Amino acid sequence: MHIVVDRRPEGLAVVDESGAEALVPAESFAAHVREREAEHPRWVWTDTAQWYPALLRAGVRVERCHDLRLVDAILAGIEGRPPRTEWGKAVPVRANTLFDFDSGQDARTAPSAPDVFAEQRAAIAAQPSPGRTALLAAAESAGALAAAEMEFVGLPWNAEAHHQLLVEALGERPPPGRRPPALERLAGEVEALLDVGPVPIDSPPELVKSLRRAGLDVQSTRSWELKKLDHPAIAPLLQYKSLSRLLTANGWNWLEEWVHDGRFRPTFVPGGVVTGRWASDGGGALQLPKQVRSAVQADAGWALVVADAAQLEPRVLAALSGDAAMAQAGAGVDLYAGIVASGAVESREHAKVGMLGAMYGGTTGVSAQVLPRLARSFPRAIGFVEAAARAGERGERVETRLGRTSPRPGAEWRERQSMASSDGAGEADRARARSESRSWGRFTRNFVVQGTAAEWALSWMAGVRRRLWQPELGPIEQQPHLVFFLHDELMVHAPLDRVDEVQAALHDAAFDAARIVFGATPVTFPVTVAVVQRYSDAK
DNA sequence: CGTGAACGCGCC
DNA sequence: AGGGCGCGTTCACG
Repeated sequence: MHIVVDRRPEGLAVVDESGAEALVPAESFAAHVREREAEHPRWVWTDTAQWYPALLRAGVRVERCHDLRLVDAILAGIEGRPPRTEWGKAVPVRANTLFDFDSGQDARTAPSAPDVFAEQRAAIAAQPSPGRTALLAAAESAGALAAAEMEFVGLPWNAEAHHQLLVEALGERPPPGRRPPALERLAGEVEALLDVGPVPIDSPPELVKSLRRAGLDVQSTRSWELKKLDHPAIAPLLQYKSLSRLLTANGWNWLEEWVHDGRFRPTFVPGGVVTGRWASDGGGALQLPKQVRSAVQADAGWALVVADAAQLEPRVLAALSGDAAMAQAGAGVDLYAGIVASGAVESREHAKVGMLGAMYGGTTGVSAQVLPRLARSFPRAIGFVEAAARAGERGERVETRLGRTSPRPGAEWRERQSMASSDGAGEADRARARSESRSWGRFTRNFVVQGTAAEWALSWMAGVRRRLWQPELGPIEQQPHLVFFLHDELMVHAPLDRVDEVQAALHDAAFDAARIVFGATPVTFPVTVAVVQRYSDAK
C-alpha cells in the first residue's frame, strides 16, 4: 500500500492508492503518519532527507518509503537524461556539456508527487528486469530512511577520551595559530637532521626543495615516496605528517564543531557516489581515521555491535560472474585463503593484491604478475571485469546487478576518441586518447563491482534495520539501532541484554541480502561481528 | 582580496 | 602508472 505525500499551495496532502486525498495541517502531520503507519504503507515523498527528520524528532518512525528524488536519479541514469531539479536541492549543472536542459523550472511548474510516482512506476515496469529495478528503488529508499535515523541518533562519541588521545599524541592544545608541542619538536628535529636551513614543513613544494637541497631525490612529499628514502630526517617527517593530519582533520577544532552531547552527527548522503555508494557531507564521517576510533564508545549498559562483510567485493564479483571456482574459494570466512588453497597463487597477500588489481585495473607490480594465474583459475570472474573494462574503453555504459548504470563519458572524451581514430591524428593525440580510454575502462571495470557491492550493502542494512525495530520498545534511541555505515560495515548501538539478537540480525540479513541481489547463488557472504565498548576494539 | 585547482591523505 | 570519495591546506590566478 502506498501513501503519497504532496506539498500543495493549500497545504500538505496525503493521497492513498484509491486516489482519496486528505489535507493534513502541517502541525498534525507527524500524528497522521504515526496513526497510518499501522497500515504498513510505503510512504512516497520527494525527499526523505527533507521529510523524515521532523518525523523522527516527533518520535515517529517509518518502516518503508519511496524516495522520488533518489529513484529519479537512478531512472535518469538509466534513461540518459539529467535528473529533475524541481525539488529544491541544487543539482550541479555543467554549463558546457551537450545535453543540458534549461534548469529554470520551479516548484510551481513541477508535476505533483502522485504524478511523478505514477511515471516512475511506469518507467520501472518498462525496464527489462522490472523486479530488479524495483528492488533497487526500495533498497535506495530504505537506505535514505536509515541515513536519517543515524543522523538523528548520532554516533556515540566520548569527547573526553578524544581530548585525552589528542593530548597524548600532540601535547596540550596550543593557542590558535600555534603548533602543539609534539609538532613543534618534530619540525625542529626534521630541520636539524636535514641541516639545510629553515624547512617550511607545511608547504609541500617548499619541502620538496629542502629535501632536494639535502641530497634526497624526491618528486613530491607523498608519504609512500618518502618511505623509500634512507635518511634520518624521514622518520620524524613522516610522524610529523601523521600527527599534523590528526590535528587538522580530527583535532580539537573538529571535536568542537562535530561532537555535541556525546554524539557525532555527520550528514550521510545516500546515493551520493555515482556507483551508488553513500557519500558524507561534513565531518568526514566516512573517513574516520583509526587513530580516533577509540573515542567511539557505547553508552553505559550498552555495547557497539560492529559487523564487517568479509571480502565483500571479490565475493560480489564471484556472484556477478557466476564463477563457481571462486564461489568455492569463498566457501570459508576467508576468500583469499581459499584462493591460495585452490593453488592459484602462493600467498594470501598475492591473492588479495591480485584480486584488488583485477577489480581496480592495476597494471603494475605484484598485482599484474599474479593476474594471469588468477585468470587461469577463475576465468569467468576475471573475464567479467575485463569485459566491463573493454566496454568502458569503447565509451559504452555498464550496469550493476540491479541495473544502476554508469554515466556516459563526457563530450570532450568522446571527441578526443574520434579525433584520435581519424586519419590526420598525431601520435600524441592517439597516445592521450588511448590513456583516457584505458582510464575510463578502469572506472567501468570497478563500477560494476563497487556498485553491486553497494546494492548488497544497502540490502543488508535494510534487513538489519527491519529486524532491529520493535514498536513496543519505544523510540528508536531506546532500542537497538544503527549508528554507522561504512560501505561494507555496519555498527549497531544496543543494550547489553539485546546483543545476541542483534548479532543474529546482522548474520541473517547478510544471508538474505545475497538472495535479494543475486537470487540463487553458491557464493556466501559471511560477516564478522564484534561486540565491543569501543570501536577501536573491533577487528 | 576571494575563488578554485592541486596536493596529500584519511577511509572503503 | 589503481577504482570511489571528503576535507584541510597551500598556491596560482583573476
